[in-house]
Amino acid sequence: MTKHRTTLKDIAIKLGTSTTTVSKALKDYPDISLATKMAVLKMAKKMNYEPDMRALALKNGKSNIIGVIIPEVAHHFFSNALDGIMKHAEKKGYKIILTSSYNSLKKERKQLKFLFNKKVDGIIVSLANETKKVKHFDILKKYEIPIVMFDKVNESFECSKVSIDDEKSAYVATKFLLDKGCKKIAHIKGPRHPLNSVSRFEGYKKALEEHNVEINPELIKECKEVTIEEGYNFTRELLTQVNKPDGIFAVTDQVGVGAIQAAQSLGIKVPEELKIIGFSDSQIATIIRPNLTTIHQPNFEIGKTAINMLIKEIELLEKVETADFEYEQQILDTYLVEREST
Amino acid sequence: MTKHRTTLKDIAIKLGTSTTTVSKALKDYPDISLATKMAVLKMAKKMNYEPDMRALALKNGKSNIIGVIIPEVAHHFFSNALDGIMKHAEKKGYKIILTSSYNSLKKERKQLKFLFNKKVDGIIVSLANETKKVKHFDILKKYEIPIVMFDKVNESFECSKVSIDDEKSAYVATKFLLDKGCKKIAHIKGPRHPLNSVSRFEGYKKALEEHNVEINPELIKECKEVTIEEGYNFTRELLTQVNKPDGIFAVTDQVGVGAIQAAQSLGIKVPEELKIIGFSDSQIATIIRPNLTTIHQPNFEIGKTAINMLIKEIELLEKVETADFEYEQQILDTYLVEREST
DNA sequence: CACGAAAACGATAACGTTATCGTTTTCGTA
DNA sequence: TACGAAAACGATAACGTTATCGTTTTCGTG
Repeated sequence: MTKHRTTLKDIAIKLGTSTTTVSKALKDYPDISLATKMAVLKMAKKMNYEPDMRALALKNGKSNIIGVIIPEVAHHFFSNALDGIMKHAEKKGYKIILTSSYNSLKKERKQLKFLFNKKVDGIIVSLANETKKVKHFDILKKYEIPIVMFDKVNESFECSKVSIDDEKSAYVATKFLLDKGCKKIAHIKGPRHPLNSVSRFEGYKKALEEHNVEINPELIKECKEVTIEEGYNFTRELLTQVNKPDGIFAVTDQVGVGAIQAAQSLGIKVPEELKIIGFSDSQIATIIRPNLTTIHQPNFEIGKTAINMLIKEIELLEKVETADFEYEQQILDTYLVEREST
Repeated sequence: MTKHRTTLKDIAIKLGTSTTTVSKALKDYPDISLATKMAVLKMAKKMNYEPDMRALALKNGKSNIIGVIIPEVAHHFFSNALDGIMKHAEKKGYKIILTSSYNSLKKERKQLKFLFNKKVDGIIVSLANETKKVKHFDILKKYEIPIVMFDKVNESFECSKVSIDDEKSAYVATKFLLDKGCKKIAHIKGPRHPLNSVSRFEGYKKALEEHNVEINPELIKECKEVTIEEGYNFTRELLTQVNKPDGIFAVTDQVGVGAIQAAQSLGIKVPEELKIIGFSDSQIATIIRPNLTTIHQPNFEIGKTAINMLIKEIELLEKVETADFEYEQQILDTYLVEREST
């Protein structure tokens, strides 16, 4: 049994007054005499009074807590986005209940339900890779709970969203290799879900088409886990087949690093014989030799933007009667960082 | 205004019964007839009833929420430890309110107070680098709120703790360099706080003393931020002075990677002319060439152990009257991973 | 001194839930 | 048919807080 914590009632009893008076005194209501106000304040301090936020949440219908669902915690992108979310939530007086879907749809549903029951003020989510249909989010609409999706978003669900333009960024990356003179550009793509890797694939194809380069299925590999190891293995496959690529666009830096290592293992020179470009601009891109050229993605900013949009929506909803809210869709800029691998 | 969510009362009114009956029916109490039980269940489903956890928390005095305070979110070690915390909290039905001290004592105090007011069931904390005195944690003892410290712990505060043996690990690392034949081993250490870097420094000194190697202040550098850049700069300093080291024990892998890059920039061969060992075994250690030998630290396990200890304490406290609790102090094992840099 | 306004304070209800105990209903048995 | 036990249900209070409104006290003014 945890020890009893001072309540308004305790103070009231000690002072021979009522809880109402104590509450008012602490909240600086005008109808409390200076004398009692002082007495209450003094006693509250003496007894270490701290308001019980559970009771407040129940009474006010607001908890100042935001639920977050991300696919993975120990992941470069998400921990940076989370950093952005937290720093800016903090600034506006909100806290975070962090949950993870571990990329499972079932878990995502469970976490969502929990956050709903917990009556958080709003929810930020980046969808699990498994998630295709999002009707489990409909309940949020029904009860007008603000939600913002970031990075792994769903196209059809109506809510505010923050992401980057994967297709355009991939287009830029591929075009960059073309401009550098690559003729046979391979793409090591991500799985068919989430949308991001599909969009990157689209960008890749678009760039090739625009330059009248035929898309060769032999030069396209599809990862399951998007790891260094997969990047390594697929690149070795690519480099040992008859139709060798002279450029590789990797769906992530992890895969890109694997690609560089594979090339090196076969004695193929990067960038002379093979140019490689990654995606994300994570720390490993700057550590591998040759350094990996990549697309810089504003991780922290994505989180920051998401939380700011959410809080804006929450606080608007508090004022307005019926929510006739215009959903925002922000696409943050990426840019190419040229390094040694190209 | 968010829309009204179904409560027990709503169901009761619809069914022409009382909230008590509805509550009992949902909780499978024995004194409810099958007929009403079915009716209630059906109506609850139809009306999408979900229990309000705020009310439950207030009533039961338990929220099933655990507060976490870490110095940084976007950090390899902490995001992995957090992963361990979350996965195992999940298993036992707890959720996490995540806060960050951003390594500031003031923020740490603020977060602690918030979590206290929020009446979380327990707290897991890794101290801010700034934190020396920990009397702000006394309030937790006073109200018997379980707390577990991990990684950056305080020696004198009485509570359960999880960490590694920094001194011993550093000793192993240094001894390894000695055994490899290094005569002049430099140490690029961390700041005087937290304790960890001090302990690593102690281990370094102990190993040297045991091998009758004099400790040379010229070979000791102190980081402020513990970054690749600092590692790089200090190593260049070390390698351009008259008394050059033939081995470097870096306080972290970041610093170790910087050291390797610095050696390469000066044309000094690693490991032939200079052996380098890091600490933590983060991903970058496997990407830098030559790969960085390092001390493996069980990040995920540390988080897992901390949460398990905390939950154990929480649930013990629920049963027992007075808490006569024996604090646990777990020291998790590290091991040396030999790679190319030595 | 009495009246009334202003100041100070408190009882109540409500947020949603459930434990406790009391009340009503049902039904088997004498 | 009546008694009483068992089954079924409900009123109340409580967790801690505060908005609302009602009550008491104070005090100035005529």
